[in-house]
Amino acid sequence: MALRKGPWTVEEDFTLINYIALNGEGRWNSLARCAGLRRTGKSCRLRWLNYLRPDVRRGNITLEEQLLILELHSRWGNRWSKIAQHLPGRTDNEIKNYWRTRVQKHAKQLKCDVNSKQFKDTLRYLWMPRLIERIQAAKIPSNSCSEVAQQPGPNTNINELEPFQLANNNNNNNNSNPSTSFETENSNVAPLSDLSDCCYDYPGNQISIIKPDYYQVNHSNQLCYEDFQAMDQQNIQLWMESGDIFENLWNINEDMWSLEKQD
DNA sequence: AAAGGTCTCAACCGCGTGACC
DNA sequence: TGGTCACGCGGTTGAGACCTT
Repeated sequence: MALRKGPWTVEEDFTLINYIALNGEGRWNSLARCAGLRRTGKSCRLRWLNYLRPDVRRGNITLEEQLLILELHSRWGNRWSKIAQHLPGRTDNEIKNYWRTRVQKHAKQLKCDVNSKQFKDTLRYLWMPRLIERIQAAKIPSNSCSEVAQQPGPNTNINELEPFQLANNNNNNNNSNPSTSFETENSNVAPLSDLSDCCYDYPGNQISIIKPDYYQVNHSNQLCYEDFQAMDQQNIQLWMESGDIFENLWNINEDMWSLEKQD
């Protein structure tokens, strides 16, 4: 009997779910045989872990998750499964895809290598503080979200830009119409960093940078999240204590631009 | 409306590791 | 000790959705 490849059908999914519900997971090769699936054990395992498992969290990666991914990747590099262990319900595949499609894309747009110090600095000093700022903003009641989003900065629409866009924006300072010069986020990219989405994801202002709901219920991740929390609060403290956050972002942006010009 | 380009993400592949015989 | 098997990980691919012209 020839093995099947390619996308799974609803019937195959149903068979796999039922079989695992009755017999549990593991021993994937024999599971595939016994369940009557014309798939390799490997394929069954992947389908189950990345898609069918009931605790798989689907949908947009939240701001907190983005921040955590950036932080953990800076520590561990491409250790996707290790990183995934600290994001409940997210799979290594999903995180890997996020990194490749979003983060590496931004590196490409900034014309620097994703492993270069320049790009790592951009992440640490532009992107991550920017995410923290947005997470903080999202903590404000949803009816004042729009006010926060429109808070004036050095650039009138600075709060609508991704960090990499700030760099690009500055890149185009000589452009007679800067407001239209920088690249915009591709609209088919999930609006992960959109402020309004934060409000949507955490209705009633329940969002918390310290302990989002799904971290509170997952005790196995407590240690990790405490690490993150410590990092996070330090960062927030640093940025909040040292003056206007927009001013800081702007200054760093200029530094990054100088670095880029030196290269 | 259609053609071509770009992006996303599910799935595959190859390899390393550990358990067992 | 070497062979085999199962499993898990990270890298890569390709179909289809989406966007642009």
